[in-house]
Amino acid sequence: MSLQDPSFSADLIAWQKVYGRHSLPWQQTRDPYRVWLSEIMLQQTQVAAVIPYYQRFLERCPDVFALAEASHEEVMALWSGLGYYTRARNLHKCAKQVVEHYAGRFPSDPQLLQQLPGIGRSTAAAIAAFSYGVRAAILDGNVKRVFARVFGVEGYPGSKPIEDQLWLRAEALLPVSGIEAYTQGLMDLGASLCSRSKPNCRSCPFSQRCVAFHQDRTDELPHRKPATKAKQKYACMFLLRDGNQVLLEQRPALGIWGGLWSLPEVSGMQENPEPARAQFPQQQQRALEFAKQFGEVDKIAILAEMQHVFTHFRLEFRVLQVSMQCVSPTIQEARYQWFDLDTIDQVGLPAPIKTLLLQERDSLL
DNA sequence: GAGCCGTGGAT
DNA sequence: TATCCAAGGCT
Repeated sequence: MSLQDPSFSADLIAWQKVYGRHSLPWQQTRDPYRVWLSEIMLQQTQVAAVIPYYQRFLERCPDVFALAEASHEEVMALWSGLGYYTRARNLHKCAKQVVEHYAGRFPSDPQLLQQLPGIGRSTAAAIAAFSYGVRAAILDGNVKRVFARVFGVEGYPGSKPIEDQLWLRAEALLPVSGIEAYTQGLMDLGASLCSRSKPNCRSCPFSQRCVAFHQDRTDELPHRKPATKAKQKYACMFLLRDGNQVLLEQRPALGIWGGLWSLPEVSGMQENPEPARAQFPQQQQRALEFAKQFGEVDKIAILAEMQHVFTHFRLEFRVLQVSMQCVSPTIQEARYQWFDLDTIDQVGLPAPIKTLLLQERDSLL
C-alpha cells in the first residue's frame, strides 16, 4: 500500500499559515547558525525553557566563529541548567568543525549535516529545511504523536520497528513545495492541538480522517513506553567554605554531570548505603580528613538533604557544610578550585548544586 | 540496540 | 508523590 497522501501536507501547510507559530526567537531568520543552535537546544527540551538560554547564548556568541573561539568553560556556563550537557560539548565541537571544514558555512545537505557532532537524522533535516528549504523529513516526539494518532499506528513509537515505519511515513508525506511551513506545522500541531493529554480535536484540520479521534483513543495513541522502575541512589557531598569562598570539584568528562563543577563527594553515588543515621559519624570523619588538606576546619554540620530525579535513577544526597579558616589559596590537584559565591553563576554547575549555592549566596545578604 | 544523559512542567 | 515526557543523539 502507498503511504503517499498529498492532501495531508496541503492541509497542514494551510493550517500552519493561519494557526502556527511565526514569531519564536529563532524563526525570523534562515541563518543556519541560529537554526542549528535552536534545534540543538530544543532537543528533548521545551520551547519555554529554551528561549532565555537561546537569547543569552546568542548575545555572547552571535555567530559560529565566536562560538568556535569561546572557551569550554564559557560554553558550559552558558548551558548550565539546560541539561544533557553532551549537547553543549558537541555544540562547541561542531562549531569548530564547521569553521575548519566548511569555512564557517553550514552545509545544506542533510547527509553532511548528520556527520557533525550532536546532529542526528531529525535535527539534520530540520536545519536543512528551515535554513535552506531542503526537502527532508523530521521525526521528533511531536511528529510521532501526530502520525500515531492520525494514522492509528499501534506499538511504542520508540521501538525500532515502529520508528522505522514512522520514518517511511515521514518521507512519503513530504510536500513537493513549502517544506518550511510543513515542517513547522508538524511541530506546531504536536505542541498545541495534538498535545499528549486532552488534545483539541474539534479545532484540528485532521479530525475528519484521524483514526484516534474516530475511535476515541487519543489517550491510548501513541502507546506509552513500557514501564521500568527508577533506581534510588545516594551520595554525601561536602561544601567546604571560608566566608564567600567555596571549594568545587570538576567532575570527570564522562558520566553524570560530565565536566561540570560540583561539590566533592565521599565515594560516588551508591545504590545501597548504610542506614542514613548510622552514617553520619563516618561521613563527618571523612569530611574532616578531606577538608584538612585545604585548611583548618572550624565546624561541620548538615546543610541540606536533597532529592534529584534523573531519567534512570533518583539521587538523594546530603550536603555537609565544613566551615574553614586559613584556607590555602593554592591547590595541587587541578580538579579542585575555590570559587567566590558572588560569581558562582558564571560557573557550569548541575541544577540542584546551582540552586543550593545561590541560596547560600543570597542568605549572606 | 537498549541504556544513558538533565531539567522543568503537566497530570 | 510518582510518573511521563518534551524540537534526540550517542554508545
